[in-house]
Amino acid sequence: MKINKLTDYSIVILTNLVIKNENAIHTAKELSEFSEIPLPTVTRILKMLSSEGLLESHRGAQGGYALSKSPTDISVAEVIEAMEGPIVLTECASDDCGCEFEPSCAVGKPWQKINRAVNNILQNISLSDMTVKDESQNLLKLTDIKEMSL
Amino acid sequence: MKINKLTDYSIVILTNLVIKNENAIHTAKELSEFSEIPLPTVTRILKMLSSEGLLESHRGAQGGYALSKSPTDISVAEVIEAMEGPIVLTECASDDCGCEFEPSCAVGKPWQKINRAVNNILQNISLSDMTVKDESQNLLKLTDIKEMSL
DNA sequence: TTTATATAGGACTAATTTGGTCCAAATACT
DNA sequence: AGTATTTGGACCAAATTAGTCCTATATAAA
Repeated sequence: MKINKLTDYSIVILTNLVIKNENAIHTAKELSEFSEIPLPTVTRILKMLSSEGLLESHRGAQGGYALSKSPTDISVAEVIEAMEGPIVLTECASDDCGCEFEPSCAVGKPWQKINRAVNNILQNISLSDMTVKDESQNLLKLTDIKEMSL
Repeated sequence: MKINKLTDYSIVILTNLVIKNENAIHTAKELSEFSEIPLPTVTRILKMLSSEGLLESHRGAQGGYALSKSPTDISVAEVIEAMEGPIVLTECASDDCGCEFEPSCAVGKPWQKINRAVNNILQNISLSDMTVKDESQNLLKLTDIKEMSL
């Protein structure tokens, strides 16, 4: 019930990138120092985010990584999916489970609903939201989740 | 971003127990056969659920396990917590994170909000809800989650 | 009181996932 | 062209998780 450490790191790194300068190109080294996460690990994460299309990479001198779109348009759900695949709490929670027990499975449908609700939450939080340190600001507004019961 | 396999199994086992007879005592062997999960694994899970207070165990002949309370009063969140501890998506998501970077941490507060929202969902689904196979029934009602934005 | 039944607890192994390292390929600047 | 810089991809190590087994303890019935 936890996201991977690498996924956790990836959100910290991206958030720090936004805080520093959301439009600039940043090197792995720079982001490593800013985030206080070991360089090899940062390197690995940036590669994954890049290959998944969340970051644009620029090789060579003066190169580095930049956001591929505005931080307001990148959801936490997208980052998690880039790092570890679809957000499904159980193996059988995807809509096309395909497991041999599916016909007799007692818990399939409810899990699908739970997953949709969790996805809904994570899709409604953007990288920009993650930079907010003020407790009083409500990130999750009721209006954002009114279709959660679907 | 997945629950453990053992946690997944535990919910299947408990749901099957409810379907079969929510008031009766069931042996590990019986639940293993009904759930099609290997006996040693079922045994291990039942021990955990019992030591966490979700099941009452009865030793000896005619013994077995029974729910410690009504399935309408046992939430999926409780089962997950019994199997794998508090539901926090990241290491630093608990209210008393205590990590050395807390003062400068960019993402602490938002994660706390996300966690509360996810907890809210899982606390509002009971074991009884998990037995529902009919897609048309809405498990998550908007009224149940209106305080989710807290 | 003996026997069959069942859980309690712990140790152990195997498998999977996760985390971290290293070297090769590409790019831009001089 | 040469060189410093930076990403790309393959690889290895560590940690976690899953699954099994064995022995001890408790209970009910014969």
